[in-house]
Amino acid sequence: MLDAAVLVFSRRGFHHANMDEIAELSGVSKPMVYAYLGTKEELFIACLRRESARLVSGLAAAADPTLPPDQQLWRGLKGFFEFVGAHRDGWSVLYRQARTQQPFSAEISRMREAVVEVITDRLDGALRQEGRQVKPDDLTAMALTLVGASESLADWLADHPDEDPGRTATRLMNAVWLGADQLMRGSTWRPPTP
Amino acid sequence: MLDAAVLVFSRRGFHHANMDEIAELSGVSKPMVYAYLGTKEELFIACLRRESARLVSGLAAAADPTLPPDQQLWRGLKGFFEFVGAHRDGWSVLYRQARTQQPFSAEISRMREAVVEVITDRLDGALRQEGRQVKPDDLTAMALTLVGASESLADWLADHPDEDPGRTATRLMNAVWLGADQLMRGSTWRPPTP
DNA sequence: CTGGAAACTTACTCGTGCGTAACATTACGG
DNA sequence: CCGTAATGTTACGCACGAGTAAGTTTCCAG
Repeated sequence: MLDAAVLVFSRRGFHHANMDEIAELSGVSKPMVYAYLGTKEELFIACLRRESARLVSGLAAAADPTLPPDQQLWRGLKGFFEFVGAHRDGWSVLYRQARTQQPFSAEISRMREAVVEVITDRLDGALRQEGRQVKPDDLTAMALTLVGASESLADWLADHPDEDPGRTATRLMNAVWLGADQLMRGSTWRPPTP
Repeated sequence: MLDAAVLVFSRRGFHHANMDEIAELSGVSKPMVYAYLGTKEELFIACLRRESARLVSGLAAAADPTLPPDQQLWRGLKGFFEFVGAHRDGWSVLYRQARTQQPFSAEISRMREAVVEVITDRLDGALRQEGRQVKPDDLTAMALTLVGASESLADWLADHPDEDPGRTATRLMNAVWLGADQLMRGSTWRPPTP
């Protein structure tokens, strides 16, 4: 039933989705949807929570803070893109819809900020270990760069069923780890062969 | 009048914006808005076109293809963030709203794709000059990384009035040009002193 | 069988807001 | 002055879709 909702929301968007369609696709009638999941907003929030829980748990499992920085980054990216690849509809609902729509932006912002904060912390830790210290805003900007780039490639991945999530992760890893300068000189980052 | 529309759309979002409010803010009555700009959708498209024209012209002026790659990138980013800083409302309308909403996503996608294509071409050119050739998908991924990161930082910039656009551009330049590896080792990219 | 509770559906109400028809006001040429 | 055209405004029609009241079927206890 939530699956039906996610599907419809991702296809139509929150506003253009109507409850009748969700009900029909779930194979029940509208008042049942209201009985079980409540109003349209509550239903959407329910979808949101489920998808974001899936994503966050996937990420948490992937990036072990005891690993070296590049490994953390690699695993985090891989976990993320694998999630998106496996839940394309969920990704759509989570981001494309929710980030803009007024009643939910707060919810989604919180989640995004949590991710940014985790990345910021890891960056900070890695840099301290190198004996360096960076201003908070610089750290935030780096984390936002990473998150934004990931979202952008995630959208692309969601629209290209043939693209392999691991490959997408490698592409991004190349870009953010090595940087354009290194890339132009022919350097390449390769995933570890496990 | 378009200004009023952009303001309302950016504040409320397309769906929550109602024509009465736009009319009131423009200082005319609703039928006048219809007479001059047509339906709500047409009005939104009009806003979209104007904002995107501003942005694209700003970008085109900034990144001269005869410059060396890092200079192109630097100027492009600087131009972009200066645009966002100067037209926060416009940025909101252009991206936060339009990218998701069904009837406009096509329009905005086209524009975004145009930007991605320009970047792809420049990258390709720069790489060829180094005697290297890269698969189209890799080029696209690099361009998408850059665009996604820019959008992410643009959102941040739009929400932080104190942040200087040039500074934001420098932050991103550091991240994408040098890469995390170099950054962790203490390298820094600095803007040219004109 | 039958009473009635649980599970579900049909068919409605009602608010909202886009778009417009009908009415008012100003400008101006004769 | 007065007709009439340009430029507005007020007040409404109407569709759409969220949420619900009233009716219907299913299921089981006695």
